[in-house]
Amino acid sequence: MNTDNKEQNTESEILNAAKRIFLLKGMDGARMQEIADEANINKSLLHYYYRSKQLLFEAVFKSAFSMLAPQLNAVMNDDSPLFDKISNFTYNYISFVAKHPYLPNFIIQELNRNPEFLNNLMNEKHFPKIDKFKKQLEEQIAQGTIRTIKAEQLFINIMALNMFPFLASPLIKAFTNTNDIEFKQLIDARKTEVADFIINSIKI
Amino acid sequence: MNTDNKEQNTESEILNAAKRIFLLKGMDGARMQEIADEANINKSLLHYYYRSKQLLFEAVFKSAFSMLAPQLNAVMNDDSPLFDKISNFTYNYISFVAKHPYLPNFIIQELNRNPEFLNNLMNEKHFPKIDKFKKQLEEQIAQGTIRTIKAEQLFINIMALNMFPFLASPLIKAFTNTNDIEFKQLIDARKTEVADFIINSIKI
DNA sequence: GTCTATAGCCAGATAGAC
DNA sequence: GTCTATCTGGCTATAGAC
Repeated sequence: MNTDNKEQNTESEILNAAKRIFLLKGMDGARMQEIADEANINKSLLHYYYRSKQLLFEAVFKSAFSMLAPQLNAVMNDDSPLFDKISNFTYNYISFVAKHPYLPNFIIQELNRNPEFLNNLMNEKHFPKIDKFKKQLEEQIAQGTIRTIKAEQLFINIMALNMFPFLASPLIKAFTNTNDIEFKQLIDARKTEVADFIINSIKI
Repeated sequence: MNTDNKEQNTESEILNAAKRIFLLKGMDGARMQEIADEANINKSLLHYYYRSKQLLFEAVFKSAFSMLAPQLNAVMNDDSPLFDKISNFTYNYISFVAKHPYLPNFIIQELNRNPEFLNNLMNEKHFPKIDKFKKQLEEQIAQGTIRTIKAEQLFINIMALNMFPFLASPLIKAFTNTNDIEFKQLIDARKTEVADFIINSIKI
């Protein structure tokens, strides 16, 4: 139906526009007028579809988080060998985030202001949990194929090495004295180098 | 003089209060009234001393950055052997940030919204530059004491492993299923483990 | 469903008394 | 230097016509 399509179009137009603005400026920095302009519609339509700025923001946050969570879940829960897992995750994650550079920063920023957001999400099925990864790691340590390291620490290190460059890009560019193109090349090289760095560190 | 002391007291009271609020809520989220309350003074005094919210914020940012920069400068510019440098930096940095947990996130967040802030700071003498670190690293690689790695990548890795846990603590706590006390213990262990992780990876 | 107009509030900034 | 009172603009949200 025409009406149904129009509804869906406008509603998802709004969500997409809101994503672009909220990811760029955050909850506090974003303006409803800006989102309306971005979606080429009237400001009052935002309230018609989403009632309030807060609810629109929550829809955006949930959508953004559901893009990121499966990526992280890949480290935790799949059955490939440890080193393959690290290599694949690194390659896939950096490729993914290079296309959505504001995503990790947005998630982390808004979680710092509002950690309770996680309460709703933690019970969902795609929410990453460390147990399986921990078991796999402990088995390999027992077999003597890798050094002793706590699963939590290794997981933090994997996340850190992959996510940090996107969080701190202005700082990194300034300190390493690289322009946008050189920085992009650094990131690109990390698709394989990060995994090498990690594996070198834990293999015996 | 009495008057001078009072001036200095009020002015630095304001700056300290502003730091606490801005670090917690960021430029967009902070309210001048909140800062005035935090400093136990009247709102109009903020304008008397700092003219505008923007100028007060810039004073806070500059002060915060000047606390962090010397820490990072330690990796880049001093004369100790590479492995010592990495160990010392890791220990010192994590100890330092554990006392100022909002500092790195504040800097990174506001730089993402406003990368031009770095333009003013880059010419100051304490601003970290990579050249010396790069030279040291290349010498060691030529001598065959460490693996081949670009200085930029190693520097990013050192920053990432040290800073990330403070940036993403809500996410890490949720994924690794740790409470505040357990998380503090993880961080504490990293004062030495992070350096081991890095050195293991690059030593031959 | 979509628009215009406006209510109502809150924040940053200033005027002016003391 | 410090206060109270107030201006002014901008923002979220709603009322109501079409």
